[in-house]
Amino acid sequence: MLSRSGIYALQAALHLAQHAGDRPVSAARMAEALEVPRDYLAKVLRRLSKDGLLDSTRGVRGGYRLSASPGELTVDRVVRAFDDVQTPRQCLLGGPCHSDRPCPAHLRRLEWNEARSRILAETKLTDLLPDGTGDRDGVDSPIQLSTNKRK
Amino acid sequence: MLSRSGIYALQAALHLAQHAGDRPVSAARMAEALEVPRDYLAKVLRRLSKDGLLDSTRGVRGGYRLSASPGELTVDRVVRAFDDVQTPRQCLLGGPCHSDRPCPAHLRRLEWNEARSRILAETKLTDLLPDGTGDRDGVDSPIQLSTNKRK
DNA sequence: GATAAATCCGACATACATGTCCGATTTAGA
DNA sequence: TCTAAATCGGACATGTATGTCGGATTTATC
Repeated sequence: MLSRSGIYALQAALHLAQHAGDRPVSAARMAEALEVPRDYLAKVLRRLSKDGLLDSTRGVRGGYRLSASPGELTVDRVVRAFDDVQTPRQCLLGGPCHSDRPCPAHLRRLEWNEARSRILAETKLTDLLPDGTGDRDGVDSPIQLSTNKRK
Repeated sequence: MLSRSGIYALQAALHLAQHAGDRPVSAARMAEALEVPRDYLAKVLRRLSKDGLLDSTRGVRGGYRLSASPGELTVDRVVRAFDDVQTPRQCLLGGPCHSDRPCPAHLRRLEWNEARSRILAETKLTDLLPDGTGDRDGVDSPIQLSTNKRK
């Protein structure tokens, strides 16, 4: 599962992907569009910026941009600052099984963990954009994503 | 992922499976064997008991027993009091997608969620027991599971 | 009947994720 | 040069999972 921060990060990244050509998008505008808590999103964006996923511009008309094109960015890359994406070397039982002699729980856990890791690593942002909103300008049809209530 | 409580529940259930014929096992003994926090494990066991997974006996020589045979119990059944096992109708983005017109994120999320649900639902306790410790008496070789440090 | 072993129950403590707030700094534009 | 829009950073509040503690109750055994 993704943490809430991870989901915000992904939503923000997708939003920015849809405004790739435009001027930077501010945290306030993005929070408005995504209907998520403004100050918390701002914090998430700062972290994504530090992590190198976003480029930030300060001052008037500032905001955030993706540091790479949506086609180059995977979900895993977007959420990694918040959600550990590495396949943990743990079995269902919580202990670190030795991979040389894995217990049955270990194998089963891996099976589902692989599925998760693979999906996060292989899915690109462009795969999650509706229609052809990938890179064009002026496209302003935000995806209907979340149900977080407005405060 | 399983919560810590879910992992404790699973470890406890497996421990009880290995002592199915014996007299009930107390929370204190189990915590000792599993090397997990005693009072917290006690809380988990009470909840499992209320949930119907365990039968409890109060008083001297009391403790807990599995309410069914290990072969009849699935991981999903064991942890369901703590970890929601139902496939959430949510996509990667956090919102409840309508299943009649799922977004791409929805489909990918389901893919990995299915893997998780299927494994939890299909894996029986007996599948996780080492060797033939399933139901026999006097077998006292607890599996080496966890790394929680002793307090 | 007294004692000790055990479940039961709730109150409290701690850790971490989430969310809010405010002040400092940067910067475009009037 | 002033103002407003914006990032930045830290302090604080809240909620939930985890962990700890103390007492009440049940019950086998002496």
